[in-house]
Amino acid sequence: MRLRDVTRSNCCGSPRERNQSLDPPTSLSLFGVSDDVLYSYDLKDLNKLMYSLNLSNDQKWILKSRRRTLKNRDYAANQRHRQWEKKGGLEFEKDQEYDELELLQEENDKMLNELILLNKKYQALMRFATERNLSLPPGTEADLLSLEKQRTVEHM
Amino acid sequence: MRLRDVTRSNCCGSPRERNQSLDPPTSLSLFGVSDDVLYSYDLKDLNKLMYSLNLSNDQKWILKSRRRTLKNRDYAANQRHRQWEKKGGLEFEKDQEYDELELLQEENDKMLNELILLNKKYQALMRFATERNLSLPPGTEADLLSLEKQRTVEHM
DNA sequence: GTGATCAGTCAGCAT
DNA sequence: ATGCTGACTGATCAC
Repeated sequence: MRLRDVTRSNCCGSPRERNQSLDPPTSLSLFGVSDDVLYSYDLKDLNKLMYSLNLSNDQKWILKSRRRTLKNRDYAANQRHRQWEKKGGLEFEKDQEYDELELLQEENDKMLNELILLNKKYQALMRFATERNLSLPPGTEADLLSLEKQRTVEHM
Repeated sequence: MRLRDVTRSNCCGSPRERNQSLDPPTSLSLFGVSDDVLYSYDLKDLNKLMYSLNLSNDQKWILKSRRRTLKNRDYAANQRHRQWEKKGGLEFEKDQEYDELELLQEENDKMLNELILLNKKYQALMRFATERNLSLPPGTEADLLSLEKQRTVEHM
């Protein structure tokens, strides 16, 4: 038989009065076993308890169902909480990455400016030297600056 | 009176056979009004229809509830879909920003290397010039390189 | 059996 | 009345 929440079997009769503060479903005590016990007891202990209470199989089955429902309630709550957390986490990381991105972009711009400036000065020196036909030290060839030149052309 | 899904009133009796493909709840026809009509008809038209069918107030009330339930079913589906989309969107944006970040970092490293190289060459020229007591053109002072120096010290 | 997840249902709020 | 959302439930899957 299928059970649609035994504890709320308000069918074929007047609806069970729900708590005014609806959301936390009323805690019950079925056949002398409270929800709290039902939820928290170890399965073995619960079985012992039910045995000691001389419950019928149907009653036991109902309690088991109720136990399952209580657990499910918590699972659902946990899941909702995790989803909420995850969402927040994602948004947080996104913001963080955005900040990082801005910082890096700033640094990038600064470096580009320095590069441009330095290149200018370097070019000035080179021009100065070549105009006077000065022999230059090794490693100071002008054609090593292709990359910078490209960028400076773009940005100036 | 509260109604816990009239259309599933399988209480006090054997459970209603559910479709094998359980999820889409069986479409019903109550008092000669199909779910489809119930869901899609304009309220005015629905009222007309119910009037023309000579339904009792209770029957009307049941149909109204069923209509509400059908709508709610869709609302929930929509909401879940939107949440799913939103989640995907967030993750997508995060990945995108991550890629951007990597690209920028790469560019950053490249520029730093260029700066270091250029600075080296520049310093070589300056040394060369000062060693020979050459007069330099304006704008080529060595002390303008503080920033680069700091970095190059860190990185070399 | 237990935990997680999905779709459906309802209460309650907002429009 | 309608749309939306949080909480709860049962079904179902994975372990």
